[in-house]
Amino acid sequence: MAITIKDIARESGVNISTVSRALNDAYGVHQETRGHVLAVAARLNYYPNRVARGLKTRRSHTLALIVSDIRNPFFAEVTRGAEDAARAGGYDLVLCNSDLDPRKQMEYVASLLEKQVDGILMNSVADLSRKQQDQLAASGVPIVLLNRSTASKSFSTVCADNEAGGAMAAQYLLRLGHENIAHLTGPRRHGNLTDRARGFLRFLKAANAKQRITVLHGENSFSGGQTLTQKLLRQQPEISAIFAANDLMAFGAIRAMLELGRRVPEDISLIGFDNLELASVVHPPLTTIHQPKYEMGRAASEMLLRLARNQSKPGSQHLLLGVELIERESCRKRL
Amino acid sequence: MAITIKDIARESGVNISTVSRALNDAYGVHQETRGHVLAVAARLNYYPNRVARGLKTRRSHTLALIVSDIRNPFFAEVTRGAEDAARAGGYDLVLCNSDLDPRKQMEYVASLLEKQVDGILMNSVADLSRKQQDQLAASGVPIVLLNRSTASKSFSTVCADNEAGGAMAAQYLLRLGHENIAHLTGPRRHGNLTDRARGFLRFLKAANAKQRITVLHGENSFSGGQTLTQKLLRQQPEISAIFAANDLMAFGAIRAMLELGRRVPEDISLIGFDNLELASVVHPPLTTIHQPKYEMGRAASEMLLRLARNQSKPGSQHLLLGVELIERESCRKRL
DNA sequence: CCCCTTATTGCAAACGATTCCGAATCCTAT
DNA sequence: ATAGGATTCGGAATCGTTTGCAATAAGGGG
Repeated sequence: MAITIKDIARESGVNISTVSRALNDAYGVHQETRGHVLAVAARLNYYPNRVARGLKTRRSHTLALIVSDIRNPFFAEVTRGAEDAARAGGYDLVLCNSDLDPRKQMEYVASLLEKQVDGILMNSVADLSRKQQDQLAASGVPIVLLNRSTASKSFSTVCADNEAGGAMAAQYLLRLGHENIAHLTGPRRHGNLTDRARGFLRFLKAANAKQRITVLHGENSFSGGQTLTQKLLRQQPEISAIFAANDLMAFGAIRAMLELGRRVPEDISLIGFDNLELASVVHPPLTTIHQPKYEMGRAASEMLLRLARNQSKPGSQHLLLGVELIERESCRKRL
Repeated sequence: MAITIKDIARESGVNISTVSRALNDAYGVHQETRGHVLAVAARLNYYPNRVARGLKTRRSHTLALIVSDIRNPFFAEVTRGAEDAARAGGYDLVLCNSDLDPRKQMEYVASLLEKQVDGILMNSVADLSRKQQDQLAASGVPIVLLNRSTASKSFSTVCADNEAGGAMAAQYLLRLGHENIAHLTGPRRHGNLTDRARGFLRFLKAANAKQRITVLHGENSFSGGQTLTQKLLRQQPEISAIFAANDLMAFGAIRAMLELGRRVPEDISLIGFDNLELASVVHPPLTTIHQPKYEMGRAASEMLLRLARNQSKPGSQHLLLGVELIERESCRKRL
């Protein structure tokens, strides 16, 4: 049986309320008795029961993070940032893997609400029905959406500036003199990838040059990048630069080009998006747009903490994080 | 203010104890009143407060997992397995990143104990002093060590059969006719890597062939594998096969050989350990020993759940999971 | 028709903390 | 010395559940 403040009270000859005050060093307890209580607590090897405390104070000091799958290195990075920030604020982080399944996601949320979590971080949420969204908003827990740009009225968000990143990629490729450029991207409904494409194409159009631009949609994965590249090079062997909507697709593109005997960057320049850790170890090291993944997690946690502590004005907040071009060896000046 | 059983009791005209029994469908409540209570609960959109429940029942229904860093894909995989199993058993999983720092680790444990977690999963624990170990064991929470073979009396463990895996690698390389073999491994104190080396060398010795064997110790990382390989090929250019103690080191070895103009597998065969997801996308696809990472996480969670529920006989349990040779394209018969 | 068993319910005490409120004590200024 | 304010402390309620025990109602056998 664990030691409680009642034991400390008995042992040190004061009331439990005094013990509580001493332990929390609240106002209204004499220095001397405080010292005595603390000493007794230490001697008895006391540690507080936070669930009892939570019942009374109505704060569990835990946050939750829902990702689709922690095995995705992108989410792992974000998660680490979120955990670090939560921990620094004295909060625990419970991890949930939703597999993008809306039903699973709502089950998680329900379970988390019962556990009285103080806030929920949701990365790559599955599409929720209007009703589910209202239900979430009505539940009262603060929620921040990660990696969602669509500014919602009821939820706060933190997201990387995908559009600016797309523009950066365009600018870079243009600067290298490329004119026959392809963009490999994912399904049309994918918000972030759409933003990247928009920034990319918009910049190209604004530059008003006479490039030929091809956009291919497919799976946003390694094998998706691989198949799209095969298709692309069959249709347009003369392509000179490729912008892949994320690094995984870029890796698939490298593989496809390797198999087709096209060299990167000698024959074709390639630029990715995300800057996964692998991007620097793959061959050739991949030039890419860096997303501040760790920082996104951290910023989201910090925002959620402020919300949970009622330290920020009510209403939803939105944070857009800058991205950055990482120049490595997969791009080259067009001859 | 959330709905409580008190509200339900008032609304349905029965005592809160009856409500509680109805909700938990415990023995001793009439079908009719149970139905009525449930209906009222549903109408009021009631959900139970698990922290109050936990205070009374002394179970929080949460498990914790301490890893050194979730960004390591190996841990991500294990974590996913652990979370799935915990969730299936009705438990939450709180994630902790210890960075292998013993102090941080103990802080986590202390915090988790205060939160009344029902059990702790520790992956790759930092070395703890005797005193810390005793303290942990004395705390009363069930603990299972992941990826630790050293059978401890006070802690349960689940681990892959590293020694058998090492032997498999040896057998495979021997079968391919290699006689000049190197083993790249990590620091000597690393238990799992040592087990792999032992299995490897023991099998080689037992086969009683006249191979030349070189063992090199270094960092167990990408760059560690890279530097060790450079060193190795400078000293012994005639080497024909390499066993890297893990896939990351193998990736480093590939890079080094690429830079030195040695081809894999034409000039040198290479086999890794772990079977990371990347192993199949790297070039050439890496032959390696598969560790059941997801299953390790799952098995550990399940073991911990049994422990937490007092469903298993007291005392520590130990589980050794089998490994498996995954043949891809980085090894070849010696000419 | 009564007694005994069984099913159903209510009462109240926990679980381990926080916190409001009032009582007791102390200090200081008049 | 005394009033009066500030400190310091104890008492007790409370957070939302679970659960042992007593009470009541119902049913059944003799």
